[in-house]
Amino acid sequence: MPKTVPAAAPHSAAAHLPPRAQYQKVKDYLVQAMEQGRYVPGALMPSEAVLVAQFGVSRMTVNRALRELNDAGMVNRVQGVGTFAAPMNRLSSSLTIRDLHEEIESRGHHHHAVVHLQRAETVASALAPRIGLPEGAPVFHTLIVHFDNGVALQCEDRYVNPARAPGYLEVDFTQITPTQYLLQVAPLWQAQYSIDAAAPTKKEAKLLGIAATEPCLIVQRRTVSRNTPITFARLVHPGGRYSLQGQFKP
Amino acid sequence: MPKTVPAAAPHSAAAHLPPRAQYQKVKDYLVQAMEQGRYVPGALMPSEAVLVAQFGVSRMTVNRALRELNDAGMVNRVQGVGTFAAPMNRLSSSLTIRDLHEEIESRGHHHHAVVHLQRAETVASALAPRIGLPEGAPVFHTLIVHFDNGVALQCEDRYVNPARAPGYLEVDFTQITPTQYLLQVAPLWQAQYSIDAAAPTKKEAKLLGIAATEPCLIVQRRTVSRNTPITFARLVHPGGRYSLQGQFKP
DNA sequence: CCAATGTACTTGTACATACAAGTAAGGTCA
DNA sequence: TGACCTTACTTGTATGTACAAGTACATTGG
Repeated sequence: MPKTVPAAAPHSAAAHLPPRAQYQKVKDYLVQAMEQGRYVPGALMPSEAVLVAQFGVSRMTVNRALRELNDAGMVNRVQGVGTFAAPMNRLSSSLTIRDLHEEIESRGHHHHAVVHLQRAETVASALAPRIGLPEGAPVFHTLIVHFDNGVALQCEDRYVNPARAPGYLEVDFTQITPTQYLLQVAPLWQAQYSIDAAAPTKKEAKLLGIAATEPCLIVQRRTVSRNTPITFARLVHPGGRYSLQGQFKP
Repeated sequence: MPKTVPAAAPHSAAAHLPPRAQYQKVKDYLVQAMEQGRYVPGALMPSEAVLVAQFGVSRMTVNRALRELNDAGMVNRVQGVGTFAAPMNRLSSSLTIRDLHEEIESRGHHHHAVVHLQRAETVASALAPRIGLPEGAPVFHTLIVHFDNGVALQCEDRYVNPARAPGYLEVDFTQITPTQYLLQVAPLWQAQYSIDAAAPTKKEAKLLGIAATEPCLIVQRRTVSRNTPITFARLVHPGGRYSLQGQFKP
C-alpha cells in the first residue's frame, strides 16, 4: 500500500498543470517582482535568510532558486555582500544554429546539394590562421551549394582537418551534409562565428546564380574540439532568402 | 580563534588556481569523457548512484553536477530511466547584444550620435504588426545615426510605445542611447530579432554616407515587456564595418 | 587619529536523509 | 495467453545541518 499521499491532492479543478516546485515558486516570485519594477537594476534583493522566512522553505531550496537566477544572468550574487538585480544592459540571446538540411525539410521543402569540389589541398598562407593549421599542411576542401526547392540558399566553402575526419573525401555529400557527417565523426565542442554582410565573390555569385552586387549574409564559423581544429566554413547566403532569427527570454 | 582549517591546505605549488568544487569535478569528468567519445550521443551515462560510489561524494553533489549539465543541454535526463549523452546536432549558441555606445567606448574609440528625427507619429498600416500596436495609434519615432571615431556605423530607425516611455521625446539622444534610456524606463524582458543582409534604402544610404548598392547587415528587433510592446528597431550597419560575433562552449 | 580586531552578516559548498514520481521488467493469477 | 501487480531501479525535490569564505562595519587598542 502507498505510504503517504500528497497533502491536499488536486482533485478536480486546475489539475491540468503540474504543481510548481518550491524553488520554482521562489524564482517566479522574484522574476515577477523584477518585472513589476520592485527591484530596479542594481537593487539589493532579499537575502536567502529573508526568503527562507518568507516562504517557509529550507535555505537549500532558496539557494537553488537564486543560483539558477544567477546562472540565467537575471541577478548577480556576491559572496559576503548579497544578491542584486542584474542590469539588463547586455542582452545575451540564444541563437540556435541548425543543420541546413534539417531546417529546410522541417519547413516541408525539398533540399538538395550540388558538390562542386571535394579534394585534398595544402593550407594556403591566408587560410592558415583561420583554420588553425600550419601553412602547407594537408587539408580537405569542399565547395557545395545547397538548394531549397530548387532555389540556391547557401554556398558552403569548407576546409576540414584530415586528422579529425579521415574519411571526409569519400562521403557522398548529396546524401548527408558536411555538418551532419562531422558531428558523427567528431563531437563538436567549441565554435566561434562571425556574421557579416558583404557582396559575394564572382565565383560565389556564379554558383548561387545571383548578381555580383547582390548583398549576402556571410557566416564564418570555426570549430575546435579538444584544442585541435576541426573545420572552418564560410557560408554565403543571398540576402532576403535567409535570415538568422532568435529570441531572448527571461 | 578559527575553528578548523582546510585539510591539507595547498602550501606552495599549484596554488595559483582555486581548488575545484566537488560538483565541478564530476562535471569536468563527464565532459571530458564525452569529449573523448566514451559516451557517444544517445549513450546511457552512469547513474547518480554509480557516480556517488565512484567519487565518494553525496548524491546531492552528483545531482547538482548532472542537473547543471542537463540545463546546459549537454545531457538529457529522463526520470525513471537515466541520463543520456545529448546529441549535439543543434548548436545553441550565445549571442550577446551589447549597447552600441558601450561597445564602441570599450574599444577605446569615440562614439557620437546625430539625431535626424525625434517626434510623435501615428502607426502606419505596414508598421502595425511589427510593433504590435493598432493602426493609427500614437507612436514615438526616432532616426539616429551612430558614429565610431567619425565613421558611420549604424542607422537606428526606432519606434517606441508612448505608454511605456512617456518622456522619450524629451531625451537628448546625443548623450544617451535609446537602448540605455529604454532599459532605465522599462526593464527589457523579451526580445525577438532577425538578422539579414540587404541593400540600404536610399535614405539610409544617404544618412550613412555610403552607396545605395553597398551590402548592409540589418538587425530588426522587437521588444516586449509583460505582453505589451515597447519598441521596434531597424538597425542598419554598412557591411564590413560591423559584424556580430559569438561563440559556443560547453 | 589610525590600524588591527572582532563580529555579524552574506553567499558557496557539502553532507545524510527522506520521500515523490516515473519507468521497465519480471512475476502472479485468472 | 493476457491483464494486473510487485519490485527494483531511475531521477526530482525538499529538509536540516554544517562549515568555508567573503564583505562590511563597529569596536578596541595603540
